[in-house]
Formats: sequence, C-alpha cells, structure tokens
Amino acid sequence: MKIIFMGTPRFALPVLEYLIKGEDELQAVFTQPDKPLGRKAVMTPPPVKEVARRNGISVYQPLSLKDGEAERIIKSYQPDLIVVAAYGRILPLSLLNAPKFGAVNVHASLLPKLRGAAPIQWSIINGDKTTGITTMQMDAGLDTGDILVQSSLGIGENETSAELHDRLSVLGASVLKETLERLKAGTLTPIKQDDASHTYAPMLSKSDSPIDWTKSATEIHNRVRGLNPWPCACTVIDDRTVKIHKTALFGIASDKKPGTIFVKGNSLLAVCGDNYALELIEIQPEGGKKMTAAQWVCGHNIK
RNA sequence: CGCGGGAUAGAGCAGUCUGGUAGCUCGUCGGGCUCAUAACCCGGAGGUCGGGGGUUCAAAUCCCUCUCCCGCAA
Repeated sequence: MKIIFMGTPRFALPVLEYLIKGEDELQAVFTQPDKPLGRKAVMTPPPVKEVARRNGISVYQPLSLKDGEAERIIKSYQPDLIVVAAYGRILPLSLLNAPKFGAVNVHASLLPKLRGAAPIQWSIINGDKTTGITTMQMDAGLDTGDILVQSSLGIGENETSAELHDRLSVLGASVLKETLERLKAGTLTPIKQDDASHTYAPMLSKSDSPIDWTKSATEIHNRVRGLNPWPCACTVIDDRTVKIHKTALFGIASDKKPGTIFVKGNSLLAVCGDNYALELIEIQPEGGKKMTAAQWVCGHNIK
C-alpha cells in the first residue's frame, strides 16, 4: 500500500519509524516548517523531518494546506492512504478524500474523550486512571472521525505527561500497525463516535502554569504531573517564580492558609485548599537549575 | 544586537552597593551522648571566589573582556 505520512513532534516518531520499516511503501512525509527555537532562536527542524531525511524520504513543509499546492503534490503520488500523527494542522476535505482509503489519524486518547491538541496532558490533569490510543477515519471535524482501532493504557498515580507521552507514542505505532493490517484484510468496522459524551483537550500554554492553591492536594498533584515537562506548574515563593516539577501527596492535614509553603524535617510542604499538604519534591527557582526541594531548603534557611 | 537572573567547598546559598582574615545550611570524616533516631553536642577535612586583563599597598568585591548555565518573550 502506498502511504503518505503527516506528523511533526516526537510523538509521531514511532509511527513514522514503523512506516519506514513496515511492508508498506512510504512515499513522502509532510511536516511543519522549521521553527526558531531557544534563546538564540536557532532554526530547528521538527523531529519527524530529521528522521525522514535520515532515511532518505522526501519531506514537504508547506506553510499552508489550502492553497492547492499540497493537494497537487499529494495527488501526484497517487497514495492509497494518508496517515496522520500529531501533524498540528487541520486537513482540508480535499486532501482527506484524495487517497483511495482516505486518511487515518493516530490520536492519544480514547475517543470521543479528549479531542484536541493535548490529550495526554489533560488525561493526567483530569486525574484519569486510564487513557489510550485511537485510530480513526478522519473527517472534516476535529478528531470526530469514525473509530477504527482502540487500545487502552493505565496511568500511574505519579506518572508525568513526559512518561505517559513516551508510552503512548509506542502504543500508537502498534495500534496503527493493527489498523493497517485489518484495513488491508478488510476486517475493520468503523464505529461512529458518541458525540454526546465527548470532551476536549485544548492546547496548553504558559498561562496554565500558576498553581491555584485553593484546589485540593490531589487536583494540584495531577496538574503538576500533567504540565510536566511543559508548560510546567509554577508558584511564587519569596517574590520569585519557582517551577514545580514534582510533587508527592503527603496525606497529612494542615490548618495553615492554602498556599503557605513550609519546611518540616527535610521536606518542603505546601498547603492546599482541602487543608492537606502537598510535598514539593523537585523545583526550579527563576534563573536557576532544577533541584530537589531538600537542596533548595539548604540555601533558604527557613524553619 | 529581544528582556532579565546567575557562576563562591561535594550540594544549595550569603558576602559584592560601602575593597581590608572565606562565611551559612546540608552532606562528608572523626569523636561524644542516647534504649533509640533524617535526633542532639563537639571537632576536622574540603575554595586558583567561572576564565583572561586592568585599577590599587590590597580585589570574591571596582573597570574592561571572554566562556558557560538558567528564567521570560518569540
């Protein structure tokens, strides 16, 4: 089967690597244009581009999919299928309908739950116990297509988005593998999504970082995990912004005011809205490097 | 030339403005105390103060310069 792949970040790599190794013919790869990254604004190619290049696959990075150019390129390949994994852009219907089998998307949630850009992070922020991968037949809507194959995964109580991301991306490749095999065998039965029970996982931003200490310890813990490694939870201690990378549910009550930060033994604790203390494990002061809370306490002699 | 913080003992920090014996907390090592401890007490080791240049009788501190780390913004 002739396939065109569209994807951008690290999440898409296992899927791309499977397509490269697999028995199908990977014709070309579409990915987002290079972007300036870091303090020095160095132009950096997306991970998908690097892997595709290394494997000698043609890479296209159109600024727009709507100007007809992308459509012309894709049609020139006469693909049987488009596979999409975290491409980061809406595909117009004309593209979705171009290949014989249309377009299949690999999405990191159990649809119809968590449609949108950041399903991994939101599954953790919401405190979900399970999530998974869904492949779907793409249609005009945002993650609204018919479900092809689904596979679920348990979420660890202290798991971060970074960790879950890696597990899901690997699972994504295997679910796509099954999807392609069954597509070719003709054993897929597309299932309509139950639109009534859908939820959204909107894109995260830095403005999601500040911690609202009036929430419960569990909610805050989930948020810290979900926002790790980006955009990262933060709070202000002694007039300095401090990133909170890791926390632990301490399970002890405190009658101090929510948001109070205090030291007990070698632990740094923060009081939450339900009057339970959350232990801060790993933090990063503004302008400084990531460190354990115990290290931070050494230099900030508060008792 | 986007804005800003920083580099001092193994770790985290103070000291820099106002130049004059290198400090604090933790760790580490030795000793003591205790039924006992991430407990407490006593003592020790461990620093070319990021690199280079300059000013000065004297520089962690003032001036110039280089390198590296980080936060914000994009």
